[in-house]
Amino acid sequence: MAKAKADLLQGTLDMLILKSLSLGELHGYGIIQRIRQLSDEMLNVEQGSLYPALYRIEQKGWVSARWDVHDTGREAKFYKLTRSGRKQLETQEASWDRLVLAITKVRQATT
Amino acid sequence: MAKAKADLLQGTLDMLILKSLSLGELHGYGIIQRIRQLSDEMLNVEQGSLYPALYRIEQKGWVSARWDVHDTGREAKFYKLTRSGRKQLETQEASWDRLVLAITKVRQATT
DNA sequence: CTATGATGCCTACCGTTTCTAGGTATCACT
DNA sequence: AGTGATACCTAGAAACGGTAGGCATCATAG
Repeated sequence: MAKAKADLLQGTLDMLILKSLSLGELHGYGIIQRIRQLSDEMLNVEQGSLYPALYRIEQKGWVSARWDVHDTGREAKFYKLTRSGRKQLETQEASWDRLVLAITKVRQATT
Repeated sequence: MAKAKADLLQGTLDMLILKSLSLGELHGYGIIQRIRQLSDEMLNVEQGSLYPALYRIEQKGWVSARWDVHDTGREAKFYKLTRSGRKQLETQEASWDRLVLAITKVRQATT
């Protein structure tokens, strides 16, 4: 039993990644940890989901990447939100809110 | 411009269909209308999404189907929630709530 | 009376996304 | 020396929703 980690719904990962990066530059592995941490262990992003997503997001110009060495002396690829990415985050958050609202309405329906 | 109809997130359609049917038996076309109506026109389910979804859902035993004639004299295929479908609806609603909560937590994070 | 739009069903195919499962390398600790 | 965490990546599968088509009936507008 245990393990209540839910799968993501398709379309939510980008928003989560962008949100993570809005708190400051971060490398891939760190994004996974940050999302897990911020969600109180409820969300667990798989590496196989993250890295392709980061690639897509970078292609779209929402983040920029840069190799660097961090405190621990290890190399990692740091991602940073671009201006366009910040806008995209807002857009995606607005869509999310809309969807949650719409679904809430449907669910509130009674006979 | 106009058209603020949002695309669904993958994984939400089943819940919406099951919820619609929890309000009473209904045929496919009617499900689309009910969802649109309940959501204040925010959600628009395409026929090409609905019918395959209904088929899947029926295969899983969550709904049962029956051809019938309704008031207007037209034939239509009426779907009805099964006991298993009602349980599934609860499960999916719980997952949805969990996900919304988790994402809310992530979004509340501040620097 | 004919054309159009709404109602009602269906299928084939496409694109996107996430996951599983694998691979590589470094580092700390046992 | 081995294990687990950190850190990156890819290939392939599976699932799902949308687009775009097709078909038939009915009411209504022109």
